[in-house]
Amino acid sequence: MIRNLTEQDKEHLQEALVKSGQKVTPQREAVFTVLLAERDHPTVDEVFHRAREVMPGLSLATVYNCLETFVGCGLVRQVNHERESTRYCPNLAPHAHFRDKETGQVHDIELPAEVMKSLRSILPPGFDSEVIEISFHGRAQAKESHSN
Amino acid sequence: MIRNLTEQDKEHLQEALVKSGQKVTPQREAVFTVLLAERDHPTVDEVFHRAREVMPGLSLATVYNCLETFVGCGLVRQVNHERESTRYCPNLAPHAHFRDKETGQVHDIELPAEVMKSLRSILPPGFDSEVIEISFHGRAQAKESHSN
DNA sequence: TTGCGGATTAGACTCATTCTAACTGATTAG
DNA sequence: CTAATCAGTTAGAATGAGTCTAATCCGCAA
Repeated sequence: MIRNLTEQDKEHLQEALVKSGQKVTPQREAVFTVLLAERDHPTVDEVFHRAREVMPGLSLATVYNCLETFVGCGLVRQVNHERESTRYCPNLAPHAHFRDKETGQVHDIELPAEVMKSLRSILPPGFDSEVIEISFHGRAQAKESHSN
Repeated sequence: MIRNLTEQDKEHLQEALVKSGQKVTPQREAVFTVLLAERDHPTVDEVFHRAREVMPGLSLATVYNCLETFVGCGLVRQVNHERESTRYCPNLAPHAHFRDKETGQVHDIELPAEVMKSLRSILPPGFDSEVIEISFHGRAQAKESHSN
């Protein structure tokens, strides 16, 4: 179920951590592995339980710490929807999120550069945005999860 | 500071409430008045304190109730940013939000129909969205609040 | 070996929000 | 009139995601 990190993923993790002056630890590897294994935008709690299967002693606080670290060094993105628990997403390409009203599932929606551009263009002069978050809320036809 | 509702606003409130089978109460009027008086996207707590100046016995629970009611009948919109307290906004026109990194202030950004359309068009078939939320995060040049 | 510093841990804590149960006050039914 | 009903309000308790704290662990350098 939770396969190990590929060499490539391992390097990716190591590079990002070291670049921001932090260490690769077994806990961080475990959490990162979980994130890549099932790209279903898990909550902290879900990550915690999945990672525990592989590393039983892991604490919740550490999962919070790891995820914060990953966000800090650009390895994953936070996804917030209304006031629900924060979810985490290892997809780094610019994309929007679609939240299914019925199932609560979150899907990534590709965001073409030209749409990004037109969005940026609606900002009045003087407004300088680094982050744009776009989220849709509605119904999605049954669609299998694309765990790539 | 907090002036009374205009006749027009009063009718607006009454119509929306009655249409969804609910009553106009002094508390609801007070909360609505506060929302219209200063359109700075206040948190529940801010609404609470402002409304207390006018109606000292008002309880926090009621403010939560009123705001929920207003959202339910389309009088106001919730604005969430990351996991911060929910803010409320009486601007009903479709618009995005810009959150100033430094001050925490939230500004409305007009959302042209054509941008809305291009956004809707990026949804793959099978995805049907009712709500689109767009929020920018960055720095804004000094700009006075437009309390209209 | 000792000391240092980052990482991890369990558990206490915070705080926005929700829930609960009692109360109020207007309206309706007898 | 009097009681029953019912939406709305209220204070305070409960919830739960997230944060903080203080102790410990562990790899590395002096």
